[in-house]
Amino acid sequence: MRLSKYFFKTIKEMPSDADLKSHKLLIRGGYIKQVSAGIFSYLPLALRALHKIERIIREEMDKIDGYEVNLPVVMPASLWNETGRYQDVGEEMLRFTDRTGRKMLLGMTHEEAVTDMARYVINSYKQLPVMLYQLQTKFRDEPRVRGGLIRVREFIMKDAYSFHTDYEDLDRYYKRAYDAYHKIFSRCGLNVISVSSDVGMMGGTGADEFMAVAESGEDTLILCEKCGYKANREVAKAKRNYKKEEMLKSEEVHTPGLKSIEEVSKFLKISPESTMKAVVYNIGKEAVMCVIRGDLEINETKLRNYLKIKVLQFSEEEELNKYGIVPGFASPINLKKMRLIVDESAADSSNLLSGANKKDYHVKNINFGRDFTSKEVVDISSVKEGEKCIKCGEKLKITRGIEVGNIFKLGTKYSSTMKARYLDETGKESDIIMGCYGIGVGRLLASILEVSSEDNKISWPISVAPFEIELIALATEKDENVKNTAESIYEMFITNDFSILYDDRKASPGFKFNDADLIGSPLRITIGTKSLNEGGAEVMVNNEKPIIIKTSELMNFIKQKRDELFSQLK
RNA sequence: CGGGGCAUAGCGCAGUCCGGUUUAGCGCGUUUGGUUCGGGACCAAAAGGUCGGAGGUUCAAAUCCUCUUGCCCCGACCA
Repeated sequence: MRLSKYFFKTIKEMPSDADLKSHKLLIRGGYIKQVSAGIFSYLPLALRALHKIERIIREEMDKIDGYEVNLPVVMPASLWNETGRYQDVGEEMLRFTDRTGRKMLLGMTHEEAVTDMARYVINSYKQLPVMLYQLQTKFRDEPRVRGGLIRVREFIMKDAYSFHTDYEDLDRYYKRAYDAYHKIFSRCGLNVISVSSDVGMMGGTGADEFMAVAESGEDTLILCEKCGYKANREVAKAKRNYKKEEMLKSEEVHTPGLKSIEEVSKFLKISPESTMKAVVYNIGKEAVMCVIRGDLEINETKLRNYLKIKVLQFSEEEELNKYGIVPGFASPINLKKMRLIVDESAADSSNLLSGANKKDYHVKNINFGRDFTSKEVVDISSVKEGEKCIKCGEKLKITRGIEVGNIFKLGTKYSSTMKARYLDETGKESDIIMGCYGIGVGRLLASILEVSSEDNKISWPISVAPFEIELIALATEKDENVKNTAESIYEMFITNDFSILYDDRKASPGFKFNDADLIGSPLRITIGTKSLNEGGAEVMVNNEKPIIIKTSELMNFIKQKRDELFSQLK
């Protein structure tokens, strides 16, 4: 491709509404154009990179016996009513009516559609297991888009769904998919770590997320460097030693105006670990009190999952009054008529300081079982930096990550409601067991930049680069020899099936180099009077120090370098 | 949905508080001609705006008032 004819545009200035590195680079390099909040057009440069990623994904999906299909973007509400999700999913699903008044929706995920396809085809155990996948646009009316391609409303996703006769088979296949995922990301030049995750609204029995480690990530990851324990903060656990001692007599203390754990523990000269706090949430019709050791935070994802609800809000003062709770001094002691959930940390520690449920008073030496009790003792705490690994006791590290893929064991959530069944050897009918596997393609593209590019320079992995080679000819107007050499090199690589971009524009060297930095090809060949005088073409591989290669040896050299670059991505 | 910010030429911005010397300006980019040519070159000329939209106040509005739309950031939320 000749750059003089190519459809693209680079921008020198920083785009004002881009914050993340990947967003700035994608705009400045002329990869994407925003059309609306979270909705982008892709220019040729971006589309080439996306196609390369998609190709890698297809190859790996095919290797684990997947069949590519295409499921509709627009679906009737009736299909989603079969699983109840037309009701269950909130406003992130865009709904509308067609001309006949029929309720329709834009697909945000495709369990219903694929299950509908599966039940149409599958009758027998002989047809199982099978996996179907697609690469397709999804729309989610995200309440908050951010970061360019990192969190958008319209996006390309690879989603795959597997179908099995039993859970053992699902587990086996899940492992294959897991390995395939790691393969895909490493072929794309992106280091990911997989972490156990929350199953969320998908339901099911297990889930892993694939995370690109980056400061700009939206998820918090808990890692143990010693034993390899990895989990999303949403599900992570820590090993804790709880204060166990003989129960002491409880006793009220005057704590005027001291509401926070910090203030109270400072005032009474005790550690926050010796206190507990009570938080009241409104969960729709009722309110629940949650009690946790004072130094810990309630993990709202864990709590929501335990309660099997989606929306969790702090109770308003008015509601607290209704239950006789004094804000700032809330306590589970003498709690009436309110559901009480106790975190393990509060249940297993002795002699904690609690609010007295009385203005300006706390109570010392409160003990679970004696002073308050509940049948609901569960883990609803978040892991803090520096806590110990649940498996090996080593100090845990906290880092941020961008979720680029996830895999779920779905079970029969969709097959049972949609009657997707098969007959086994004995003629017995059973629900098909399902798994599902997603990758956000655009987010993957952006994550690669987020992790490995510099502020003014993109360095694509060769597997993803829009063009493997960029050829730059300098000052061609002045030096015929440069022009002729560059032209013949260009032809040579074209005939050898390289993807090469040739900067044949009439522009100054700096201008061309800076554009090349945004186009980000891993192999850069520069031809100029200077390079010719030194014996040939200047070659730069992955921003390393440039070297001069004789024109006659250029093809072999580049071939070898290309192979090396690819082999690094295995 | 809560909090904060922004909207003026293709892009980045100044001007807005305090209405009138502004015929709405600057930088980048674009077009034409010339000179340059190894890290965003230089000179000259030119094109490009109903100041996000609607209504109002006023002799006079980019500037003041009301409403409205879009976008960004933080939080809530997120298969």
